[in-house]
Amino acid sequence: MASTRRARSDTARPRLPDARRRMIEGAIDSLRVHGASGTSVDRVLAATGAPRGSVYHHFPGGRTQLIAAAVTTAGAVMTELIDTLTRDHTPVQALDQFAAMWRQTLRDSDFRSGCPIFAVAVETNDEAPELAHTAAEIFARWHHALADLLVRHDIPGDRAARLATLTVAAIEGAIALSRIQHSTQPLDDAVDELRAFYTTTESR
Amino acid sequence: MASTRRARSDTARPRLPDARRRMIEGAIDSLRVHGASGTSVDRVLAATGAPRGSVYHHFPGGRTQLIAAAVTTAGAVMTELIDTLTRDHTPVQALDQFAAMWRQTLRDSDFRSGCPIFAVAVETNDEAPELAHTAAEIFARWHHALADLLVRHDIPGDRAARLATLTVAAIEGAIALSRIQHSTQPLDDAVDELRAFYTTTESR
DNA sequence: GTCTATACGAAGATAGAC
DNA sequence: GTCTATCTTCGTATAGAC
Repeated sequence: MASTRRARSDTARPRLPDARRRMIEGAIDSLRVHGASGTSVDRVLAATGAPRGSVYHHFPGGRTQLIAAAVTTAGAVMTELIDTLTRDHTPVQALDQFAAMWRQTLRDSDFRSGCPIFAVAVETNDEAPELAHTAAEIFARWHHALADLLVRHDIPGDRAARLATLTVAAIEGAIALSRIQHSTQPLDDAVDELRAFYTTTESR
Repeated sequence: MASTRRARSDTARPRLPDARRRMIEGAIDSLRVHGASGTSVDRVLAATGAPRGSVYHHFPGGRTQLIAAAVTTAGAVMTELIDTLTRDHTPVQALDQFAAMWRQTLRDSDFRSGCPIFAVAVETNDEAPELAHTAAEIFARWHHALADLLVRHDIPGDRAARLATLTVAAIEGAIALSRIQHSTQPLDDAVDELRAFYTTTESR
């Protein structure tokens, strides 16, 4: 497991700095499973097989910078997905597809993996306050995309904002509940109720 | 702040083993702020002023046992509160009072403290799987108390169960969002929407 | 049973060989 | 620019003095 055979092409691959990318991926995985405090560079190293010094070559800021890069990268991926879902679907469709993706992630990881962004949101990190800031921006972006979609489907702006907050909070919370129960039931139930909210179109 | 004056009575207080209690309190605080992985015995020691060896005297299982005790204790306190709220109030009243308590906790801690039980729910801990189990039981208890209350207020059983899940998930999620935003707004908004759900009595 | 000193290991970071 | 060896710090745990 330590030495992944490298299928090099005959044209002497330039050996892209995908080492950096792999370390970020490893860090994201670790964030999902073990949280921010639980993400050590040792763990990332063990998962990626990268040598010790590489971290500080690619991330002069060390562990903190690696985690920051992981959060930013994971956030960008997630944001793109959410932008796509909220652009091309109805609120209910977007909700269902997002939930389906999470069910998949939970099951594929045997309920070990959660949301890497949320992982930093539940820990106060005095040494790296910028992490919380980055996470906050990502959640704000999600919230905005969702609230926008709801408004486009005739839900009044103020209620759309609250409903978007409820949705993000509920999904993140339900993912955590699903993890400790080793079942997608909490996520399923939470989403079922949210769907009912969405279809109750009347504002109050 | 370090040395709390001890008002000893003239009869030479037996120096109750509240050292244990204080260490548990310190561990709970640390769980709230820094999460499970971020809770080291060093941190608890620094916060409580207790000497190093005391931990292993009161908790032979070391760090893991200390954290387990913290989760159990915090869970018992929370469970009692929730039992009280769900026994003597309507669903909306219980929701509002619970939210009010959390607003207080968030503000009092300058948005640093979250839920100590939830903190272990968002981290997969391979070394101490029993922690997740304990947390799961506590959440199950909360869920049950809330679902029960909803049923007593004429919400059909299956929907009550789903709504209870949504509520727990949303509140926990909203607490985390409030923390990184340094504002109770996410909690306020999520609870406002939940309240609307609660008052929409018609089942579907 | 309360506390200090310390052994042992894990983790973050750096120097420098290749 | 890739990797190894090593320094330092921090954290867990224990021994044993008081």
